Amino acid sequence: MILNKAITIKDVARKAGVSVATVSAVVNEKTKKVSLSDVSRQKVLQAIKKMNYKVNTQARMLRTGRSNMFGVIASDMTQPFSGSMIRVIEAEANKRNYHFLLTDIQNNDDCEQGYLDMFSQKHVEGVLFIGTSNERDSYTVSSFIRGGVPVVLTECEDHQRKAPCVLVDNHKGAFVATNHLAQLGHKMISHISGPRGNLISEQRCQGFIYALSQNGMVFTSQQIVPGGLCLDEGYEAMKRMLSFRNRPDAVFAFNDMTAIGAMRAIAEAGLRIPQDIAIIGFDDLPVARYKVPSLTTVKQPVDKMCGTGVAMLLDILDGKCPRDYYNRVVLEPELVVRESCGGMKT
Amino acid sequence: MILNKAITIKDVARKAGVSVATVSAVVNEKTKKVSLSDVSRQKVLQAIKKMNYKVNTQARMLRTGRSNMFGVIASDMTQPFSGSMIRVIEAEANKRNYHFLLTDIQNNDDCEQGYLDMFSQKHVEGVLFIGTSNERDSYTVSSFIRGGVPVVLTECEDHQRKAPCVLVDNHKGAFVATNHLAQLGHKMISHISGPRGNLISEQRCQGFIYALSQNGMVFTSQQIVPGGLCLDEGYEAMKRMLSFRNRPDAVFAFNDMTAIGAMRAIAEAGLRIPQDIAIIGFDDLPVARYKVPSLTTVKQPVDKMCGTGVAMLLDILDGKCPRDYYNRVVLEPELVVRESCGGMKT
DNA sequence: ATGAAAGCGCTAACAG
DNA sequence: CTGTTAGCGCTTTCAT
Repeated sequence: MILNKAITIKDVARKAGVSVATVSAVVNEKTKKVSLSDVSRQKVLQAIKKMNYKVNTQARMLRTGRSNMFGVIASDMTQPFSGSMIRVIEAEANKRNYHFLLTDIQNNDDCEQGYLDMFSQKHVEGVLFIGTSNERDSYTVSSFIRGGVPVVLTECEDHQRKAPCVLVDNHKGAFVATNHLAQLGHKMISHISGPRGNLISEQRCQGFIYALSQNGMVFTSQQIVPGGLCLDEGYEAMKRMLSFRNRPDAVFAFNDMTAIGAMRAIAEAGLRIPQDIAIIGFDDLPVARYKVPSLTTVKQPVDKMCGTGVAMLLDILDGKCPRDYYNRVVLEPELVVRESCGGMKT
Repeated sequence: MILNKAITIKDVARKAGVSVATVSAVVNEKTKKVSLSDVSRQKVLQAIKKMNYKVNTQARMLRTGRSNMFGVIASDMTQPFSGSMIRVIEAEANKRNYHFLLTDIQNNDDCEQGYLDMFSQKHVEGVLFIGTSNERDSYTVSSFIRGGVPVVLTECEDHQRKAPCVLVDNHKGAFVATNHLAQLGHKMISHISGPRGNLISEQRCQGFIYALSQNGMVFTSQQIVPGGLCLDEGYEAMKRMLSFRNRPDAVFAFNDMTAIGAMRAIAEAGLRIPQDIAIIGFDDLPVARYKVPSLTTVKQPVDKMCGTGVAMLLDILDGKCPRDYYNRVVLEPELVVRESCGGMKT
């Protein structure tokens, strides 16, 4: 579709009786330091309003070599948090006059570097990763860094620890969750872990094991059953766990989704929550509050996390940080106690 | 951040020993009808590969006046479906060599036409709306249409019925849900509606009322309680409903989220699902299957809906349809029977 | 079949 | 403080 011929800077200049340079100066007054008379400014501003002039961003980009766009690579847009993260990203981007191109890794599974190409067509100046923590993602991160494209990771980090990132203290979150279970008097605490090879999952596993030891409990490898991110993975993991000789009396699930899946498996086995098995999640999804029983969980400050991430990236793009800026921002998790762990065990 | 100086068409031309026009011709061979010799083609292709040349999209846009971008205006990115819809949109866009700019209406609440401006800076060629069905949204839709910007709506439609749209048969979906409840023998069926002024909600209300009448049941206005989209709205609506003299023995909720909120309220009232109250949702979110009891619901073919919507928009942009193309695609809903409505009432 | 050249709308020297 | 002008990289006539 061919776009309507639009008003250009020339039209405005003619109407205002000044040169295009002056119009440009007025338009970019906020960003650049320019000196211009009140008279010119008013004339131009008026003409702009009257003609409803909008700067042609493409032309500007071409001229300046800047796109004011960044890329967002999401690990999985179907994850419950992805939407809210995108919303926060947009809000921050708007504030700082950036746009962004969004891509879901799952959409580019086959073509190893589909988005890499797409992004590198001088489209984007930097890339924000969200929730990408497996090895392949880290490889992608490295490619961008090698290519001189600034990246920032949120809700994840790269295996090489080269990229600036902002994430919750997963070790501590897992510790707090597990410790809560232990303090309640549970004796056989198990963990449904996240995806294999996922750094976040590893951190939570460590926190889990550490909490066990701090409470004087022994740890056997059977206490961690590989789960994943989704409902069905939690469900399956829990079924497996229930088939073990020593079934747990408390479970720390990688996230709320796996927890909810696990709750279904527990119910299907005719067991009660929390009387027979206590369960705790991670994330504090909205639905956690409304489950029956409501789900005790560890809250992630998602909005803050994402907001900080974008801000970091845009600071780099705006030259407020060196291009090889490295920073690791760790946010505090928060235990949200509800019904699924019950009260003190007697 | 200033981007690295990239390889231009000139560099390629020099290396290949041809003119820039020839390079351009080779690059655009698929899209345009051109005649060029095998020799030139090979020389150019080789040079491109060797130098890893990528066309500068900004320059192309400036020259052609086309951006190959469309805008996506989402009613609420935190809604559970939004993420999967975005994924589908991206997949379709990739296929057809388009990019998109995403914006959440909630992020632009204050500035009536923030995104309108943003999109109109020759950035986007058309706009896809998702899930926007209140009056204000319709007003926005109209502005775009008036401005000559093609729009397509998915999972919604505009009050003026001017914009092409693709949505599920909401009347039928509501009918099927309510009818299911009636056939099961429930006598006092109520409905938790969607947001006030939302067209989709109105359609479902109509379907609900129609099903009542088809089953020979009288309808009193108290049987519809205003709800909304979210968990808490379903929860509150259900609490209100339970306070009525005649509490329902079955509830059709606007969507799965309100249904889940309602389920919580029912449980808190000490009532059992489905023995005391049956409940049915709409959407078939993943979590519906894993609720205890699992939630009977009406499934929307979200992926198909969204895919069709994007395809329609891009067809218009690609000139395969007239610019004032109008079409209303209605998709079939599907009843998914689970536990929350129980069996035949005796 | 290929090349020369104009120009899309804008910004940034530079001159005045 | 303001205007003139040279391109940014590309596509597209128009010649050849």
